[in-house]
Amino acid sequence: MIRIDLNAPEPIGEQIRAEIRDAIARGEARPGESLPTVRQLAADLGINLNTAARAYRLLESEGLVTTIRGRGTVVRSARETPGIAKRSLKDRISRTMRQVISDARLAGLDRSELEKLFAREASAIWPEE
Amino acid sequence: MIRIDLNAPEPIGEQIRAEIRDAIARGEARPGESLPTVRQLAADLGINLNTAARAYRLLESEGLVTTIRGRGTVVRSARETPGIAKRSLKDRISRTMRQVISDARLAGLDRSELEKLFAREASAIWPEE
DNA sequence: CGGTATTGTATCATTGTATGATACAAGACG
DNA sequence: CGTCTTGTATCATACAATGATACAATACCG
Repeated sequence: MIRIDLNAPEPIGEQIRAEIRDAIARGEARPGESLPTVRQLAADLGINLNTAARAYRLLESEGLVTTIRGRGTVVRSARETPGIAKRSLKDRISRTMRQVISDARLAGLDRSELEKLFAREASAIWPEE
Repeated sequence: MIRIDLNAPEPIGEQIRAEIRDAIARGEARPGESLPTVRQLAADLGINLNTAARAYRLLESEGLVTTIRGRGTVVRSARETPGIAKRSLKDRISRTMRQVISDARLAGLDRSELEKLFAREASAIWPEE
């Protein structure tokens, strides 16, 4: 379910966290569903079990999953996830969005190409609309 | 012209690179224009001159600026910048865009809010359209 | 219950990256 | 030339990410 790139500059722990966040946002990992055990995930990806465990702990600190020793890690329901300070988050998202757009422009994409790309990815997250 | 956050988790060298990339993409830093010297920039930001120099070297390796010892660092014209492998770049942009959108969804933004945000930032990059 | 397997956790060592301090080299300019 | 300005190279240090190993809590089955 999760794929990472051991050679990417981003730390693999962060990659795992981002992948699972994404899966939850898309509804691919639904509330109540169990994630792989830290050993299972580590074996799948060929990494150390601690790295998997740390990624799960990050997600737990975000309120996205619940971890209990002996049982495993489970996706929390959206209702349970506490509201986060929306203001600063929106700023952060704006900044990242601006960087992506700058990158795209410098890479030679034109505006309509990027708009298509955005629409495609947005529809994957909000399929109902 | 450039502002960074010394406490942010992103390395300050990367922040500088991203800020200047962004400024170039927006046309705020125009071809032929000189960037601050490494010592000037380092003093402005309160960092080591090597960190500024490394950021400039990254930008040079991307083809965005030209650096000559004794003269300084200058923004290259768009024509001069060599074409980069578009395929993998587009993939990378897609991935980042997907992550931003997932983040936004989890932060509680709805689709129309995000679309407005995207349109605003895109217009800052392509003001003519 | 009691034992064992399964699951996450804590601790320590190792490696790589980012940053900084300092000395050097190349071009500009009088 | 001399010297000032500019970027570069080298080395040291701090920190973050990853991994190896041992530990602790829970589940499960007899």
